[in-house]
Amino acid sequence: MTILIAEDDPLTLDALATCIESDGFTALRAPDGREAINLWRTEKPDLLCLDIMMPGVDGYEVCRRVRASDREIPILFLSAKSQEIDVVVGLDLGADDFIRKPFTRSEVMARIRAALRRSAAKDASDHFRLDDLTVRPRALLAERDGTTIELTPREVSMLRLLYQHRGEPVSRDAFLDACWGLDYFPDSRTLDQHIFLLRKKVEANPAQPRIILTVRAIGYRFG
Amino acid sequence: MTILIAEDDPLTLDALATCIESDGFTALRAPDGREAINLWRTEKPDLLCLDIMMPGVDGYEVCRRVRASDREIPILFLSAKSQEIDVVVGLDLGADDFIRKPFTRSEVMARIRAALRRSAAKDASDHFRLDDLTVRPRALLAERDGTTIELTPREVSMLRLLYQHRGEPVSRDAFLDACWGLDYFPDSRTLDQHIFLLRKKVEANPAQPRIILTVRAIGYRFG
DNA sequence: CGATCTATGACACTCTTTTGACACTTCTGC
DNA sequence: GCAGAAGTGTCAAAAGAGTGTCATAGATCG
Repeated sequence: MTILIAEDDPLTLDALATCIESDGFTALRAPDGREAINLWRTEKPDLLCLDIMMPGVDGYEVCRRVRASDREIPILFLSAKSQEIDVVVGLDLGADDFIRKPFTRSEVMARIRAALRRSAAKDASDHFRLDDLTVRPRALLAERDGTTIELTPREVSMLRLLYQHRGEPVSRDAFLDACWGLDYFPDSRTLDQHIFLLRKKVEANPAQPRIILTVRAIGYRFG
Repeated sequence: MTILIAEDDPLTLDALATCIESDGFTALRAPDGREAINLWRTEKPDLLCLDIMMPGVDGYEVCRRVRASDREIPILFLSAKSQEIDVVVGLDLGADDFIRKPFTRSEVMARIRAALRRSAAKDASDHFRLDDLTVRPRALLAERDGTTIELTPREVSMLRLLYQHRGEPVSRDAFLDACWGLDYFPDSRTLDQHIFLLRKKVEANPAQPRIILTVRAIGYRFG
């Protein structure tokens, strides 16, 4: 389990990291918001602890950007005792919990564990549903009334992305970023082709998609 | 995030810009009101800091002109300690906050962050209503009693413009500037055609529009 | 290798946007 | 009031952008 901590005060950052590591987790240290986003992209941590007030990109902004492509990862906010946490804004951004400074070691660890437990409970189901299709990421399989469909890792990640953003469109860029990588820029119909093949696999009627809907000029959408 | 600063005193301008840049934002420097308006048009900053007393076009005037086509962008006013800020006038013009000189670095940044946060929170609502029509810009959809209507990006930006200026007419030029671009000059019935098609889509009864009302010799209006 | 997965270019197709023609309405000066 | 001007609504068709589909070639991994 890897936990990312973003905190501009080096002393607090180190204290938190030590605390987390001594409990058997891996700690990623980010001295500012920009670095937090970089580390999140490259290291894929399991949980984020964000200080709200940071120079440059602040905690809210980090949260916003992360949530743009990952709705599941637990995010905790830290705040100095003097500043009131804007819980409304935080919750709006999809925060999972708030920790006020000064905090005790046990309090922090308790909240981190709680958040991980909640997220594990979500993941533990180990499958998600898109319309009448059940996707089992671990097994690289999908099922529809008894019939099983084999999927490739990339196809699973495309379906997962659609599921995580159900109800809103996922841009073509978001697909490429999330399923191919940030440094990949195909110069042809790669994404369309994958959508095409995926539809043939998972749609009951590929000509009238119910799972992968096209949003012209944007990308694709489920639900 | 880009922040425009308009300030006629070069020392203060530079101090502010440095301060903002060292916090990770991009600063645009405008030595007077005219330049501020130009930069706002070309660079589309996320927030404006306007000195009130400036030679030529003053801060109030800049605010007035910007608000004529953008009601959302956060605008902060700066003022010298000797001059009393006319808060009433400022608020009337749609100012978001006032900062009195001399100001500390942390005060300025705190107020800027607060304003940005508020504006982000507004955007996060992610939908707006025009009469009985609910528009969801991100999804490129509108809804009226259960029926969903698909929209193009341009149609969404036209509806958004009408919403932002609800209660007052939006000139044809403002439409072209906001939805097409400042350098676009169609030589035909482009705008009318788009209005025509948009009415067919979003009006319950296109022959008697309730959302897109014509204001002859000016443009169109909602509410 | 050999099977599977992925990438690419060509082409067809659909939807959006622009344009010109014309009808209709409202305004203006007489 | 009336004629002409200016402004807007409507339609059809062309131009442009964005996607879907297919055939095929390359990459990857056991």
